[in-house]
Amino acid sequence: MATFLGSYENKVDAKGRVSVPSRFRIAITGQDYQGIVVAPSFEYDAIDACDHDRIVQVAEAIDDPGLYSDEQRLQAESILSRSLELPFDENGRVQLPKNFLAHAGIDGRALFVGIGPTFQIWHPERRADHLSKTDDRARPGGASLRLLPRARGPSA
Amino acid sequence: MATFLGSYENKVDAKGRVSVPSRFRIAITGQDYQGIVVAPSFEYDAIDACDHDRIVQVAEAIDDPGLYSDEQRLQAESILSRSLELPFDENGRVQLPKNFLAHAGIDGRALFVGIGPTFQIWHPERRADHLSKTDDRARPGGASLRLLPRARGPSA
DNA sequence: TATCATCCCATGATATCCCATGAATGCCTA
DNA sequence: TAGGCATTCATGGGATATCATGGGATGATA
Repeated sequence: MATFLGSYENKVDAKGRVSVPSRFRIAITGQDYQGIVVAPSFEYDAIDACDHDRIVQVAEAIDDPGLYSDEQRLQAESILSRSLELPFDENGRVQLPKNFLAHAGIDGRALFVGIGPTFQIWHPERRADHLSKTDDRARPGGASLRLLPRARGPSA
Repeated sequence: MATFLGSYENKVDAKGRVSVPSRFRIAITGQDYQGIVVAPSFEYDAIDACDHDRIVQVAEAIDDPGLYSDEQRLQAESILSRSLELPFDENGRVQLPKNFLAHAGIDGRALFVGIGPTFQIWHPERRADHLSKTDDRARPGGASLRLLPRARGPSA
């Protein structure tokens, strides 16, 4: 699965087209579907996004009776019904639908924020506001690479 | 098998015709039967729908003794008996029968809701009402791409 | 004969494709 | 290491195809 790192600001033109940062596109090369999958975020005025492989997992899980509880299935359905495949054009751009742009308050500029297995698309100023509110929560515990918990340990 | 993502609202004309969203039609291209299969939903005031290949799978599974429990087989038979094949016209529309429209309370506008291997057709406002009731159940666990339940993980 | 489904065509809006350009980046060579 | 060359990127605009939708004509049905 792809890993998305860093933040990049690109322009949104009159047609709703944005270049997906090349670093993000490179993270997706080799996958069957050349494009991304987006969904309006529940928590924020932003757009959630990920690679296609990730959505396929959810779609397949819907048919697996034992895998999900009713609530988990509701969650999966909620994700699928709000998600949208956006293929790259030959220049590596995607077209963001109007209602998605409206949800995130994006107009003219879009900030791509990599958060590992997924990324988000923000209105740059809204992202800054959001950060100013959460910075003090991210910092004190020691948000340094040095102090990261050891992921995927055998203890799980 | 086809995968249906996203929600699209289209108009239903006086003849009961609706355009199936092009994204959904594209998901079906290449299949033998160019059209969809619909059935009134048990749970909701909505129309269940899927591609023809999927219905064929259900039909074949009925004959497979080991595949379904008695209860599952009864359900499969119920689905098949209420299902209806709707071919695309040359513009990608289908004609929804009046009793189906009545069951879903659809009049003038139809909301296509993709949920992976199948999709549903709703009266837009009824869908909104339904969501407002279930969102709080879908949300807490994190119905976001970022917090997807880890499907098919090796840890399971 | 009246109703209804199917077929055919028309149209405006929108998305997609294609090409062009300048900036930025990386690479190679002297 | 500095300069110059070649790519890649992000961005813009125009041409073309597709989509959603409406309406009319034809043919079947009861």
